[in-house]
Amino acid sequence: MNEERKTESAMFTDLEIGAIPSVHRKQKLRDGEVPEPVIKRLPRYFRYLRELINENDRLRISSAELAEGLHISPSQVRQDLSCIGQTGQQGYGYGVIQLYNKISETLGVKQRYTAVLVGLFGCGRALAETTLLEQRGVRLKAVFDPEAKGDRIGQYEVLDTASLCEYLSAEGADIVIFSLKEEALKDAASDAAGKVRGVWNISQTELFSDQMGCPVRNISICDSLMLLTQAMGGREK
Amino acid sequence: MNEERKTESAMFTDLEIGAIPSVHRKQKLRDGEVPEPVIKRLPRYFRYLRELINENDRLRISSAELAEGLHISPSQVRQDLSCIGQTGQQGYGYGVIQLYNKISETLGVKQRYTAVLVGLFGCGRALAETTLLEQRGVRLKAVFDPEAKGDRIGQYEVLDTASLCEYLSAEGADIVIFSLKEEALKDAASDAAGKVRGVWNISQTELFSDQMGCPVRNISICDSLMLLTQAMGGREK
DNA sequence: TAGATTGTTAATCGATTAACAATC
DNA sequence: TAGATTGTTAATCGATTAACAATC
Repeated sequence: MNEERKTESAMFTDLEIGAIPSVHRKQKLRDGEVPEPVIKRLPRYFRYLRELINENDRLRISSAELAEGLHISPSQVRQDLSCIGQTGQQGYGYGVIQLYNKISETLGVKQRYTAVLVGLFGCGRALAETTLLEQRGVRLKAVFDPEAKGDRIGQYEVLDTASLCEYLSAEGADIVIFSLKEEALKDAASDAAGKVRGVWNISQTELFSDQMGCPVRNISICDSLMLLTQAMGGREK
Repeated sequence: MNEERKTESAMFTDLEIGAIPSVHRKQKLRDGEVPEPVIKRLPRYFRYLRELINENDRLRISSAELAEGLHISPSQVRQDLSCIGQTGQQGYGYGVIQLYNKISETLGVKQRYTAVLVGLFGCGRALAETTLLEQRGVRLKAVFDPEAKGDRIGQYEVLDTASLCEYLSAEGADIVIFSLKEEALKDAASDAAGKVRGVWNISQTELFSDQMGCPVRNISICDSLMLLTQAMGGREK
């Protein structure tokens, strides 16, 4: 147990002598990188603060209060915020607006992106019919679906998925959003690979960034439902 | 602010000599309990195996192969499966069907539940219009919305959210699903508290089980989109 | 049998918490 | 000033990985 865990600043000249021991060992965090568990909590902070701003006009908030709202510990709040470079003020807390801005910026919410939606399956249609995407800075340019070709959804005429590849080459988009059935996903994914900067996949089959050549996030909302029924745990009542 | 927030079960056996050092320290796992990180991976195994079954008629699968499909390590696969009590066979692997069944059972997917949907906001409407819920064993009994009262959605006539409390008292349901705007959520949540066995909340504001008196799972699909834009990280292109 | 692959223990790593000095 | 609350270090805890004996 000879603890060699260098602190960030310890030396970022570290020439990484003793090679990577295994493919499965997670890459050590580079300097300034924020650990995944922290990142994953940021949207919760974001939503909590946004509400706070909408409802009150609170100027400041303490780690204890944030912690209570998010059901995590005050220590964790302070660690998280210090990770993303936010500083509070002793004896005072954090400035609400300032914190909200910092988190928004870290999440890339302040920027604007263009996207195409591929597939109306499950929650896909909701993305074309509501303003959910707009609210997050994402502007939908086109909608594709293998079965609804030619239909009209809101302001969009649904295009044939077969033309996705050509469309992306010609028009481009920052993000491709997939909401397809399993059978259709694989082909569409390879059509989009290398042509976008990010993939958001709300289909039930996962994609990976090695396959797409860019960051990928999968979300399957039914997973959450299964976790609920798991927690409800069979018997009782 | 003297933090007295005892966890629900905080003492029903508290023989545990050296008492709980802090409210924030996680409860030690009881025997046979499956750690949260393992549980959270189960839906991914579930979906992967389901596909495997639909596409091929593979009889067996090794931890190495599962690991490759899920982008995790073979060790982790073996640990996970051993956690939920699944056993493979040395030199052979795991029986695909048997494993699928075990995971389905652990997740409570084999059981049937009744539910009411409260709110058509965001993806809520999709839950009433598609078979997503049916596919997970959840039968929708009624739909409520504060704004669409009286409308017809699929087979449902939309009821007034104001009648939710009464409905649940009279008719009951295993699960309440919330997809409401922030302003409407708090009231509806307190109307449902104590009247259901589980809460699935796809609204953007979180609920907690101490508040609802039963297991709660929150999911906000836009969180996933924010994690994508975070990973896309600003510049480039 | 020989080869494959699990199950499980121990080692490692990383995340969370506690604690307290710093300081607003 | 006195009180509040952060920032940060060290301790603790838990999750992941490596490794290998067991065994099909």
